[in-house]
Amino acid sequence: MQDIRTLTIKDFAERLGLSTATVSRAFTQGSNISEVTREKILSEARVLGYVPNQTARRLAQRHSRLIGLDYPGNADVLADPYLVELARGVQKAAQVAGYGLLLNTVPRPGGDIELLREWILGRAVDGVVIVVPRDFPLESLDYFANRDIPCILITQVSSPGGCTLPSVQLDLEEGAISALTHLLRLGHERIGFITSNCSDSVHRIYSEKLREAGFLDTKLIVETESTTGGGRAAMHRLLAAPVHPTAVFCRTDIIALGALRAVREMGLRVPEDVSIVGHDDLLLAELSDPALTTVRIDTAKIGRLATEQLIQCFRAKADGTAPALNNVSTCVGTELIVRSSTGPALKAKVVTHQNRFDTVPQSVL
Amino acid sequence: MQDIRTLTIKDFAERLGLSTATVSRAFTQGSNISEVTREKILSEARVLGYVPNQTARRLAQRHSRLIGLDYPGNADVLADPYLVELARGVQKAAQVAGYGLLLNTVPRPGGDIELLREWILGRAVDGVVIVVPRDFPLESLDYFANRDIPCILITQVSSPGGCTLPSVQLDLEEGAISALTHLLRLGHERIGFITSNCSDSVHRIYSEKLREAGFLDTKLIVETESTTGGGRAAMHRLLAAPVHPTAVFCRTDIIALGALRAVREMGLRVPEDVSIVGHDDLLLAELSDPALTTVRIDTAKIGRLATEQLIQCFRAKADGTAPALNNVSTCVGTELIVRSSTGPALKAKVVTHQNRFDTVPQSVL
DNA sequence: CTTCAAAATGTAATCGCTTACAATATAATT
DNA sequence: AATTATATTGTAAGCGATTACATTTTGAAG
Repeated sequence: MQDIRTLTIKDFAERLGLSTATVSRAFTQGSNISEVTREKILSEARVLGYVPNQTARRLAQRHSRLIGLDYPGNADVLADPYLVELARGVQKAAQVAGYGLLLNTVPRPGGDIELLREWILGRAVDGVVIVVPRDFPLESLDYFANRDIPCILITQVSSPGGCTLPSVQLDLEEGAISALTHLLRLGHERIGFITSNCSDSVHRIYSEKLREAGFLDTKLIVETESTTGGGRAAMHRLLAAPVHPTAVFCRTDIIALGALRAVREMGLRVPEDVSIVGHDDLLLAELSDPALTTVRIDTAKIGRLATEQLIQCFRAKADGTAPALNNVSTCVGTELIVRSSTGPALKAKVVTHQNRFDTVPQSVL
Repeated sequence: MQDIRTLTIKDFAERLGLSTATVSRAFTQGSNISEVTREKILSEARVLGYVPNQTARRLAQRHSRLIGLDYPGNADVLADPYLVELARGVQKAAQVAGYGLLLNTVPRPGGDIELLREWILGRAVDGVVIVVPRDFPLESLDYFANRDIPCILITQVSSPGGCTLPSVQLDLEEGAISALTHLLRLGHERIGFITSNCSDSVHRIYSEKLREAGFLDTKLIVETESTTGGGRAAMHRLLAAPVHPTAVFCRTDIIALGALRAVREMGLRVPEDVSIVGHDDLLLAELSDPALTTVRIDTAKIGRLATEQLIQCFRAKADGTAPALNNVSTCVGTELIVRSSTGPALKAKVVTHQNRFDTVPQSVL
């Protein structure tokens, strides 16, 4: 087969005995063109192998039909299950609306912001979803507010600083509150907390709830990195105490998995001896044994919402409607998923009746 | 802050009292321009906020610096851990070489091939990595051979049909052979096989190896879907037989996890009563308890190799060197990772000595 | 102080498509 | 059949860059 040279609209139009304008119109919805010629052009295009050059279209139409996803400070978006899930939501919403998804490109000498500049000021994409890491200085993004290219941020409610860009915010309170309430209702009094970062709203809720209940004991708080190894070590430390906690709330599922292993290593059972609650509801939470009670973040939904909002913004601009998207923010909450890693507190077991049901192995259900 | 209108190269050049050519040269490596003017232009660009329009550049330079990743038949690339891992490899290699990654865009009425047509013939990307599903008719891709836009396929060695595009092939034999050999050496004779699709090289190896050893028994082969539910049900069926297998090779880690749960439900232990081997080495294989012995596929590497080969192809074309990439294919193998879900066969336990070491809980190591 | 090559800059054509506007064909109306 | 409105097509000017080629500067050599 010969190497087929670029077939341009000019060549193609000539061969059909039509003008480039007519051919162009055949490829765009709702243009003034008779249905019969459109059909003819389209079918002829198939046989001759003509496809309009996307880049030229973008230039002429002044938009790329591309959405960028950027996570400043982390080039390897696809390595983090949370970000992948987010990206998935973005991709889906983008696809539905007819937009492609562009992932981080070349690392720029000027750092992360430089990529955004190139994307936004360079019009490489029609809009950008920016996932803001916990400690990112939001102010540095202000530069991009009110540009032609819309941005939307994904942040945590507790994020410090502020900026005038619209955002989808993740509110971790609800799920954390449910988790603690769940444990307290089960009769737990010594509830540990293994966290991966010093301060966020989950930590705050933990302290508040336990103080309210009168059980707060800072010795039960352990900080570690979010790995199974970290979780395991942290749990061992907790179990080494003379009176160990009967329940532990872990800041991430990964930590929870490590904790679970540590409990087993000490010859104890989950949830009979120690209840464990995770956070994030990764795929592995459901697959672990026992299946993890955990706080679910509907991550894909966040990505979807952000993208939908972004696209709505395009439409508004196309309609000439005022953007009016600044300072707007949507909030997404979390929810507790109860599975088999939590049960009544040890001492409660002897006295309550419900216990008999709560300890039926759930895996059989 | 005012909505900032597009600053084009013309406006920008005018404001500097220079020609557009000079400005353009400042932004491209190795052009004839004095270092002092380049510096001046670049710094002025920063303060005025000028960034060259990417789309226009692409059109003029006749390349997009974008690589596409397509998985015909599956719009939701990011939902499958295997594909994510692949995408990750592609993204990394692309990033190193200065290319961005474009994911599937709008579903086309004409089906999956239509997207490829638009990408390749429409020059939306400089090259495409195509992940070919198991039963995909490779012939349909022949259309894209020898075009201006290079493609590379990621396939399984056993894939049917053929096509003239270069590819990176995944060879599953090695790992499967090691897995079976491992089990046979541990003294297992009744080795089950839970598979998710009727015929591929893993299945073939299983049959061959067991026949060789004289232990082949088709009653020990169960087919199911690749979910934990499927694995669990399949394992229950296997365990229901009068004499159950002492080891089971699962076609995917997900199945293996389900199988593991089923074994526990029957009051048996892994690996003491039943050994389990998975396949794929997903993250959860390492995190499961006991950690899964499994066949590792270095998926990211496959993606990376494919991308590197693709990019090499761009360079060759730029240098005017003949492409000569057709029919070239690289092969990537698999390898067995031994963890704690496999141990000596039950009857062997009583007689061998090594057993004492093999059953030490690995989690303590 | 010329002279000439090399370096730096400018001019203008080009990349492949879209789209406002003009021109023509078709249909509807009287 | 003439007239007008409407649907279709053609013409040509962009879109915002790059780059071959022409021109001017610069600097070294004669």
